[in-house]
Amino acid sequence: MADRPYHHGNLRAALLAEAERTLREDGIEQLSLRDLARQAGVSHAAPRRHFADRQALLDALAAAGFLRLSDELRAAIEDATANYEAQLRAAATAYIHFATRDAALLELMFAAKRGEQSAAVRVAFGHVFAEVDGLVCRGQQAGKLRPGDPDRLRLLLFATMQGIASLATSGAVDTRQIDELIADAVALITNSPH
Amino acid sequence: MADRPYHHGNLRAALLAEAERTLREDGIEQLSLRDLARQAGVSHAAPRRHFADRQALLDALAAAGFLRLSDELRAAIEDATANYEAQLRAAATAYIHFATRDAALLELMFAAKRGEQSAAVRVAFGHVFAEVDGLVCRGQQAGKLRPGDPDRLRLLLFATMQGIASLATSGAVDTRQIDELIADAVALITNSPH
DNA sequence: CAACAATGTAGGCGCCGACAACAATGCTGT
DNA sequence: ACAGCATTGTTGTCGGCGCCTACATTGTTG
Repeated sequence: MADRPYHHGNLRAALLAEAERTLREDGIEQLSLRDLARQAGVSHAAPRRHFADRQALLDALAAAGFLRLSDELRAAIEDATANYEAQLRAAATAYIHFATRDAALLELMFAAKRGEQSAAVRVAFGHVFAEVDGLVCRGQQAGKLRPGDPDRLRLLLFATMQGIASLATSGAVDTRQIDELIADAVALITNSPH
Repeated sequence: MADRPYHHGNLRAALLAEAERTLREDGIEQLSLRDLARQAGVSHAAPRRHFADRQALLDALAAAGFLRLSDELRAAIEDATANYEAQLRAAATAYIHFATRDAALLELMFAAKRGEQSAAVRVAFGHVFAEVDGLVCRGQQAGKLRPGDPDRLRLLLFATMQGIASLATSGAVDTRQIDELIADAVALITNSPH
């Protein structure tokens, strides 16, 4: 048997990584602190040193998820250089890709944002917010989006992305329809009445 | 002590009603079969005669939720007689109202639709689908919605409503902003000047 | 190097979902 | 009327979980 040292050395990160995998593969209902402890080879109470309770672990997962989502959004936007509409489509595609790959995590992220959110979740969400906000503001400045209150436009864009993600996740639509949906939504938002 | 009869008489309905209340007031994590049994004044194993497992109860809640949602949508559409855009706004408002009042239930409903959905859930969802489908088709026939594949338009409408609901639920926006969002979304979809 | 902080272990409590064995009640055919 | 059966309760049990306390080991710092 592997003669483990008394101290794991990186238990917190190991728990988070394993939790994210379990969340993706088996869903949130299969996620238990005791099981994570077993898989990390520590006792059932060890996780408590790093997460006050189960919700604290979920909050940490949500915060990490928002950070990763903002990274993927930024990368997608930077890679799409053709034109503004392509950027918008790339961002939406990246969002939906995240949502379909980590459906349970996304659900958790928005659940964590509901009420009494931890500071880490709030900060991490701010990064995602900034990406979408920048996208909308650049679109308005370039004249690709209709002018008006950027707050309202940003909310509308956010809602549309989130809605498409929800439909994709619920299995109501297949992959091809998702791409159509994204294209339709982007066309609708950019083709404003002149 | 209340000398209860051996048979409750309407346990299944009582459990569902109490479950819906608990879901609304305390969230899904507080929902336990044993607690429902206690509140109904029966033994901890009695619910098992009506729901094979916890998931079966959740499925039944989801099915009932879809039925109620379709009723509320139909009522809202029927009451809005001014014009088509008013109908659309009324339907969206009814949807968001349902979502904010029963956030946990709506989440549950879409979770239940994910994978291996029970027959009851599928049928109940069909009623909601029919309402939205009728709304879109009538809009196209009246020339209020742009022509094209009604499937795609319906999906777009559904996604937008679901997205707004998600934002409303997550507490990211307040009530006034929600109304603005609905108005913006409806205006965008009907392509009407504002 | 002694005190202390950080991190892990062992055990226990109450709750939960699921299951099995048994009991009371309602229903149906004769 | 009533015997037999299906329905719907009850009690008891099992393993798992989150959370808590007391204790053990290790790293750090004055």
